[in-house]
Amino acid sequence: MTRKNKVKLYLIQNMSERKVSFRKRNTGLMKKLSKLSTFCDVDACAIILNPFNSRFDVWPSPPGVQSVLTKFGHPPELEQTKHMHNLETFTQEGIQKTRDLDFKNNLNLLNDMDFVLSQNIQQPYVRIKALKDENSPQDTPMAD
Amino acid sequence: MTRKNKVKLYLIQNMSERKVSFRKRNTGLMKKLSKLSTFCDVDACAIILNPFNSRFDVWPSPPGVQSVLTKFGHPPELEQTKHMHNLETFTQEGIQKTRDLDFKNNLNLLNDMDFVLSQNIQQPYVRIKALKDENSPQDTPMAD
DNA sequence: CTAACTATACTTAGTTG
DNA sequence: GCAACTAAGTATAGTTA
Repeated sequence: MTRKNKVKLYLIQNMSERKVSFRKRNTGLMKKLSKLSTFCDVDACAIILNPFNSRFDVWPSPPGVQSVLTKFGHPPELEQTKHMHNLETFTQEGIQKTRDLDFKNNLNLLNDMDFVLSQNIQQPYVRIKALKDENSPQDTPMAD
Repeated sequence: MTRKNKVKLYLIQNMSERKVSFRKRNTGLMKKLSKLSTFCDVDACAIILNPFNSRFDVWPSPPGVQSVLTKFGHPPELEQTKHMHNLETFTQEGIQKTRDLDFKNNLNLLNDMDFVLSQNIQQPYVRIKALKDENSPQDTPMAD
């Protein structure tokens, strides 16, 4: 029982296993972040794109992420730059991996958003809008 | 030798100890992210504000962070809200449950904020060096 | 599929140089 | 102060229900 040998540092081939592993590791990561933050008084955030449901898992919370990102970006009293790409551009260029298909479908729901495709564009003005925090939704099943 | 009892979930009072703990935990966190990413093909990023040198430690790299942030989304043209919410306000036990907001929610939650990500932010990033492998090179073990 | 379990691998607090 | 060490504590692969 339990693990037989060290796991090699490769992508877990089996999808179901990978999914389970993701859930466990993702949870573990959040805990680690939590502790780091508490023990050492650290401001931090993490954004994880769940490949199984194409959603973002964030730590500590959306407003918390936003707070760190603000500090990270040190921004803008700057003029808004308009070299944002539109959705179509994004969805076309953004396809790199199979799972992006799901992601793209999600994006398609968001009609009035602009995105910058960072992979191809080094010009990185990124703007983020924020909203009020609600009570966080309960964990949703990761199932596809 | 070694630890006497469980560490309480509090801020480490002693500054030197805290610093050491930060270094260790920060390193550990980066490794966890790395593994999560590799094992499960996950797109992710983390931004850690090092309280001891006021720099940002990022994973996987500044462009990598930028890439994820871009996907994370940012509705254009909104004024930045000057006062972000205090991290502590949101950092409670509900943290874990904050995960799994859907993409749309994430975008909406980021409605008030602007930030700029530019290349000159890249200087203060600390690269976490890979840890030594004690096993055979073929294995690329970094096992878990 | 999810949850619980548990042996093992990994992480890290405390120690030492 | 940092790096190496080591055992206590934690995370998780594989198993079971």
